[in-house]
Amino acid sequence: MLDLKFVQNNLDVVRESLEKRGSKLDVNEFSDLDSRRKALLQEVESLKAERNSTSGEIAKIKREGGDASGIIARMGEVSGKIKALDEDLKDIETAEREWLSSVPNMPDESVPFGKTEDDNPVIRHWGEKPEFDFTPREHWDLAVELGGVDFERAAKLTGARFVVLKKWGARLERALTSFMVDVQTMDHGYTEIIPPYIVNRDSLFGTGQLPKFEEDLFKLNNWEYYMIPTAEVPLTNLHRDEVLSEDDLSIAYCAPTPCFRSEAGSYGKDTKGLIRQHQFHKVEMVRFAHPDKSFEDLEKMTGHAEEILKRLGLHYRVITLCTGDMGFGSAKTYDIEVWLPGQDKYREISSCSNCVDFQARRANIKFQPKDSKKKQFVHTLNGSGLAVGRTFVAVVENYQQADGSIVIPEALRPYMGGLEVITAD
RNA sequence: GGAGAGGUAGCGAAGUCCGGCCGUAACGCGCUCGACUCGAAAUCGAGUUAUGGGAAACCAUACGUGGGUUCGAAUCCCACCCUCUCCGCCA
Repeated sequence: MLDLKFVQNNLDVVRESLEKRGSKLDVNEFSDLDSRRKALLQEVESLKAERNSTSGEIAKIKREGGDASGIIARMGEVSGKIKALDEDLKDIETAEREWLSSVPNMPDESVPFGKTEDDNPVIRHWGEKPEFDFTPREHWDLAVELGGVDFERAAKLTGARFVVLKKWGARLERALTSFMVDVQTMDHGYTEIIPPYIVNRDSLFGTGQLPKFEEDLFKLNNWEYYMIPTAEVPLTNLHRDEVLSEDDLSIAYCAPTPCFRSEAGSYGKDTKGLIRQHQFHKVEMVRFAHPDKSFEDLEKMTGHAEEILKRLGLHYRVITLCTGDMGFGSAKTYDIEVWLPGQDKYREISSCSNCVDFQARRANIKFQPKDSKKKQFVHTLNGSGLAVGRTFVAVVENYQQADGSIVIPEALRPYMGGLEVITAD
């Protein structure tokens, strides 16, 4: 959420930022609401001031045994007015809050302007595309043939966009998860967390999934609870309504969790394979940073995600999302895209964002600066480190051999019980 | 699921039965500043919620959340949420 006062005082800046993002929201709608709110507020507050002082007088008269019925009757009218005005005010405030909470974050100045994903500039590469003396196959062929992945039975158990992993496939998923968590916690200083996989509405509001993106979520029947679409939600909300100490910043958490997404609106996309599933595993990183350090932290965190790919020897590139392609709460986002030879494409495997104070304001996460009395909002960051299912795909497609086997990257072998090659047996 | 207790500032806690200078919220702890001291401890003094409106004086709001009763609600009524204790059930 943007700061109310900032919006009031910088309507043009907000208008421009919305245009850059390609949003259709109208700032005039907000400024009209806000001036009506202020007028009403002043009226109702002065009536309340009158009521407060008069009820003191009534108490005094009654204590002295006098007759207050005249004043009481008059105050009855005042109270009626207050009630009516309060209701009007509440309606306006609700409308205003709805408007504000549906406004996306403002892109940082360093974010390139653009309309779609085609406008995202590539800022760096690592490694090279592997060369094959045969035509590399897609993972949904190869992994199924090797018996590690079973889409058909998953469809029986649940439906489309689910998968059963078995044998080496189950082990590889678990190995990747452990490897990622170990690197992030032991080498990069993240604190390991296992959060709830089901959260309430307040949490989803705090990170920005609600109220706008409800249709992307799985909701529990008869409960106001939702399956998490990403561990960003529970991790960021760990400190909701808290005041952190300045010395503790940056706080860095890392959690391996399943993620659940309805994928509404992506019906035709990636229907085959592991790329787009309703349930997938992800190792998520979340940081709570000092406002002066958050962009530094973003670079660091992106590096932490890249490190996983480097150690696995997977070629990737990093892009900056342009203004039109950024997520709702982000001020700046880097996507890491891994090379998938079977599909002959780069695919997103991590997304690292600095949300600055946008989520902190929604979730009320502050810190107490040492040199001032005034509490300030922290900056929150989140990034995948990495999406496990897509890393699975990358390993399978990049390390495939002409004979249909898959060589396990060295960094992963300790997690695979020393196994070096996955074969059909 | 059953029974009971509770939710008030950074923390603890009084106030709730019996509605009215009790929310800049008693009292205690913590924290900040000052005095004393070579320095510290101890002691003494002062200060210490947030948000909103207003140029300012000042005003309004908030006692878990949401309703209701009343001229007036921390206090009375209703619903819900959360925490703790005991019992039951369960991986």
